Amino acid sequence: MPEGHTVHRVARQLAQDLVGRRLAVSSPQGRFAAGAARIDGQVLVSADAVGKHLFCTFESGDVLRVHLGLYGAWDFFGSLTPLTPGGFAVGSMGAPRLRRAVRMGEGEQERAIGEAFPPEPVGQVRVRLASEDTVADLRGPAACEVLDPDGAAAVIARLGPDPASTDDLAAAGEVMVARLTSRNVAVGQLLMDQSVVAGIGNIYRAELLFRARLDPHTPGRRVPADVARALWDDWAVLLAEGIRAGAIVTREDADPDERFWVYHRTGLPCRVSGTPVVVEQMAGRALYWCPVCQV
DNA sequence: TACTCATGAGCAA
DNA sequence: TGCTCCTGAGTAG
Repeated sequence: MPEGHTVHRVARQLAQDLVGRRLAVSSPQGRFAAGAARIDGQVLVSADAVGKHLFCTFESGDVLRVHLGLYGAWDFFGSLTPLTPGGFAVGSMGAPRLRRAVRMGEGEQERAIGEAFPPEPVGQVRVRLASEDTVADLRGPAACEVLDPDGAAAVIARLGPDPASTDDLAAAGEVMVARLTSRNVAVGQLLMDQSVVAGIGNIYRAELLFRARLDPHTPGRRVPADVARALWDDWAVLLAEGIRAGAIVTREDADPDERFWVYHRTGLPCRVSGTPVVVEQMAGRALYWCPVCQV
């Protein structure tokens, strides 16, 4: 996915360009027609991310919850405010294969795709959020539903802490430390468990474990508390940087082609030890790690 | 045209 | 643990 940083980017883009507006909500694909009708014509009050979940709250109290899953992506059209001042706005956020190569150059505040606005939906658009001058199209989500406030709160209650959606970073970190160090499950699995810590996906998992030089198979219970705390601190740093940059960055100043320590580097020499990076299946997902550095 | 793959996660067995 | 769902791009044939 669309790991946590992507969802926070989406929330910020929506907050800047659609919150406070009365929106036309539709489902061009048709699969979300009933849900769209429920919130159509309402003012969007807020857009927030918790872990990999996006919550859009409307004036009635109804909450649109979106989870991108593996394939989901948002496309933005129209009047967009660049998320990074002086930078550029990315018109598309989410799964790489669904991401449309639409970028807005510096200083360009207006952009329409093609001649007409609003643009014709492209592909399977589950939901379209539209103001008079901005359109957000959602394609391929794993989840897209309207909840009442209690329903939204219940989803959030099941999630572990997210460093980008907490007021008390230290206290939230202690929650993660307690959950991670109390279980016998491999730390490589625990980092992907959204009830332990929210927002980490397969790339951040591999990179965090390498940066900590930690063997992914170490049971949570055998991870010292200070090591678990360091994982949390590093996650907070990487997530903030990911949100800022709009991409997963775990090696500062590295070439885009060389931006990861171990992710997707099977058989290539570890950047530190030179040992071939290995891949294995852990709980159904590909886990990349260096058997020499991570002990 | 068919098959494979991907930054995810819920569910049954 | 394995199956299923979400979508579309890349590749093999």
